[in-house]
Amino acid sequence: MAAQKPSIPKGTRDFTPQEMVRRNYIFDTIRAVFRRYGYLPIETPAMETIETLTGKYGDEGDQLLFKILNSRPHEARDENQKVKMREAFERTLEQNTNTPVLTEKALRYDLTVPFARFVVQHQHEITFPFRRYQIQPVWRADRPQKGRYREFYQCDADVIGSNSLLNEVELVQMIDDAFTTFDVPVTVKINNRKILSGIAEVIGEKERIVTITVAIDKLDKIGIEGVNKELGENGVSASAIEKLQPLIAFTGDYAAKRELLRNMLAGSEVGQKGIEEVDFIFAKVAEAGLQSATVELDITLARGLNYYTGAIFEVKANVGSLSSSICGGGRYDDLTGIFGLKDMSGVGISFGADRIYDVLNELNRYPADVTMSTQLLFINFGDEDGNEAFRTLHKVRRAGIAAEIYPDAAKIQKQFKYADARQIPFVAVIGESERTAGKVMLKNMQSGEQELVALDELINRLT
RNA sequence: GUAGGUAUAGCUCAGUUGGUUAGAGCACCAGAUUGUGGUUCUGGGGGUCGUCGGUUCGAACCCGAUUAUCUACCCCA
Repeated sequence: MAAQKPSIPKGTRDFTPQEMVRRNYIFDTIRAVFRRYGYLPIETPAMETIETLTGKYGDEGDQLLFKILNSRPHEARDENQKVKMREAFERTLEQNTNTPVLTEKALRYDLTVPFARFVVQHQHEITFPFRRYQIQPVWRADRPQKGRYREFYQCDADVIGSNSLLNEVELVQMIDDAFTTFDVPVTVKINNRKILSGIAEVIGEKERIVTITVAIDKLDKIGIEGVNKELGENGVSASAIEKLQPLIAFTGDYAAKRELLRNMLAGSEVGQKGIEEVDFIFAKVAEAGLQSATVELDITLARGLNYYTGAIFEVKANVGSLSSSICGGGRYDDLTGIFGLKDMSGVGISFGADRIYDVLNELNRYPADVTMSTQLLFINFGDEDGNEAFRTLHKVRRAGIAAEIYPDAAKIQKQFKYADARQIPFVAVIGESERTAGKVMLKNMQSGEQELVALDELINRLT
């Protein structure tokens, strides 16, 4: 029988040690930022009950849920149950339905909805306003392509139970902190759902807000003509499209854009509110100053419209070939309402660790010490020399130096080759002469120099 | 769901209008070098050319189907 060809599911990846140290650097950096801003860690299960997840991400999102088949279906004792399962299975083959008889769990699609569930379930243990961060994988049955995976990590920070726009300001600062550390210049695009509502209102197409925002969101890709065409095809009136033109065609700085909106949205209360909110965020961000990120008011930004009610954020790298967003977020006025806890406003952002990893890899922008692991390798000659090396290794580790011994008394070339391949910067040789002298031959692998030193001296040099 | 591209050694890829025994680089193993790695030299192991079928005297190459994978659209981190 031929050996089974090993493989992993579509859209998933293995990570080698070399990749993991880089990924950990990304997670550590983001986690440090979260902690610095007072966010607290939580974790939730990889799977949620299917009711928790369905209907939260729109029809599109429901399609992308990885559903988990109920365990041990063949063990259903009840004949009735088996009949139901068979029927449910037939129905599932015909159309995409959620059938608890077959599946009552699904893998989490994002971290926000599980967080909302968490807040409601633990509301009596939580001190509000609650700032939580969460760094865990999520799963989507999407078609994989560049920057898009079926299993990927999100790094979320959300504040719940506070309406203050200071939270939004801080989120922008956190984005700036993280990407400044990564040395990746980014643009933070900011919009506000209330502005979008105001626009829909003043052009007389209040009900078609989703159509309108989805269309103008594509402005970059399909141009003004394309946007107008799509609007018309979706039933937006010619006069409404006409009124929209100055906005779509607009070019200019923040002040000019703001003035245009102010005039245009004069008749819309919600629109004015949106402008005020954006003004506040821009003013505060400018006042504190950003290190490397640039912020931009982008009224074509409309992602996650299904649930965002206030600010909308999206972050793109200004360098590299990845055009999709590497971080996004916004405010939801009623994050937990669906689980029965009313009037809890939340705002948060999500760093796409895997896309940040792709960007950093392309730019090869990692600090030199990120890849450092073992500092010192002991050559193993076996017998009494090997024992002495092992004893010395123990002392070196106690001194806080990451060290290891080649476990087998293999040929010396092989052991040195190993040190080289592992990029271990120092090698210690203890043979008979060193052992009787009570010293260690310490070799610097980069310079090739070696020197007979006492243990104290060795520890001194490596710390 | 729609549209393209690709599939040859562990990895990255060559492979002429279809022609005899399918190649390179890297990686791996051994030796030159029995207490010294990176460079060099020599030798070695590895492939039903994704799978199935068709055309042909003859297919890695042409045709069809199928599977996998990548890219773009939709949507999204």
